[in-house]
Amino acid sequence: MEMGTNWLNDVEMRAWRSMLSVHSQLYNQLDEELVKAHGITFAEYEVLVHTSEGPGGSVRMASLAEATLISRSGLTRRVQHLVAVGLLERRRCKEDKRGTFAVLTPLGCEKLRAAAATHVRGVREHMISKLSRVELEALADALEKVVDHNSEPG
Amino acid sequence: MEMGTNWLNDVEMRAWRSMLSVHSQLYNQLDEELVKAHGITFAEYEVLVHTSEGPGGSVRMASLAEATLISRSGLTRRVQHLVAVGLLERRRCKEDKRGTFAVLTPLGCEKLRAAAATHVRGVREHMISKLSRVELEALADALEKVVDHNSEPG
DNA sequence: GAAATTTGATTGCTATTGCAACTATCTCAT
DNA sequence: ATGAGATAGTTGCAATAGCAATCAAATTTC
Repeated sequence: MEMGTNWLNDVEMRAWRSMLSVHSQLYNQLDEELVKAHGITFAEYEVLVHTSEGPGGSVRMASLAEATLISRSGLTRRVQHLVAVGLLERRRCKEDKRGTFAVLTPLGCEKLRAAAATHVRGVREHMISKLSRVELEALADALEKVVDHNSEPG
Repeated sequence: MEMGTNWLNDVEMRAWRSMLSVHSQLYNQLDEELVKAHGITFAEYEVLVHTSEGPGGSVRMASLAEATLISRSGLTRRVQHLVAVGLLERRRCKEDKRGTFAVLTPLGCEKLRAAAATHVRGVREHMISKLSRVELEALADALEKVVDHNSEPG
């Protein structure tokens, strides 16, 4: 259908639409692989990863929400579930009694270790391996530039 | 926390994580702009776009689901909503009586035209404008390569 | 050409998400 | 100190998503 609209040009369109496609493909694929192999979703895996990156395998909820790119309420419930299945613990913060830490349990640590192998293999297989070193660096640089610009205030 | 795990190396990590970040940032930003300016979500906008690209502004449901990267059941309900607000119509397919077309209404056409301006401006502002011509082409090429590899059967 | 299989699409159900509202605690200006 | 406002986190609620089951129509098989 002809719209006479101000569409994106070819390069712009290819960049934007392929971003949506890559994200969708990889997210679904990696999620499926994790669920099949380890019984956790990609979303849950992300929580474990970012928790493990904090000191002592613990992170404040707000920080974790930001790292995992979801809302605070969404994170509350994801953590609730991970606590229920024994992969995380919650710990009150002593310096700020409003605060809560998510803490990796030994079981969570085990699970993360195992899942990371699957995840890393998936990322390499479905994305990294399709690109040359140069292409990968160009991709990382371009994407990071966009992230940085949009992260700054204003 | 030290995990001794087979993590991604620096470039791999930067490429992969920044992809997640860019997608999240842009999706949320563009969605918010469309909702504010035109009262439709980005997901709904995508349906209108891909519908308009079919002959006579009409597309079969299955094809539309694939283009908009969601499940068929998800699409059924999105289209239901867009029909309810008058932006789409449903039309039975005569050659295959199982089939259904989503068809853009005149109102939907208007809405798309208006929303496209907002959307295109957003994509340019939040992504395209942060990159040089060369960077943008490298980004598009790399992402498309990944998409193509993962789209092929096998 | 009837039966079996496949395909197109929708529906029931459940899970996940975010927004807005809420509680609790902290900070700061006066 | 105290009261106003900011911040951390959780909860109610409604919207949206996908899977599995279902129904209808087309296609294949024998």
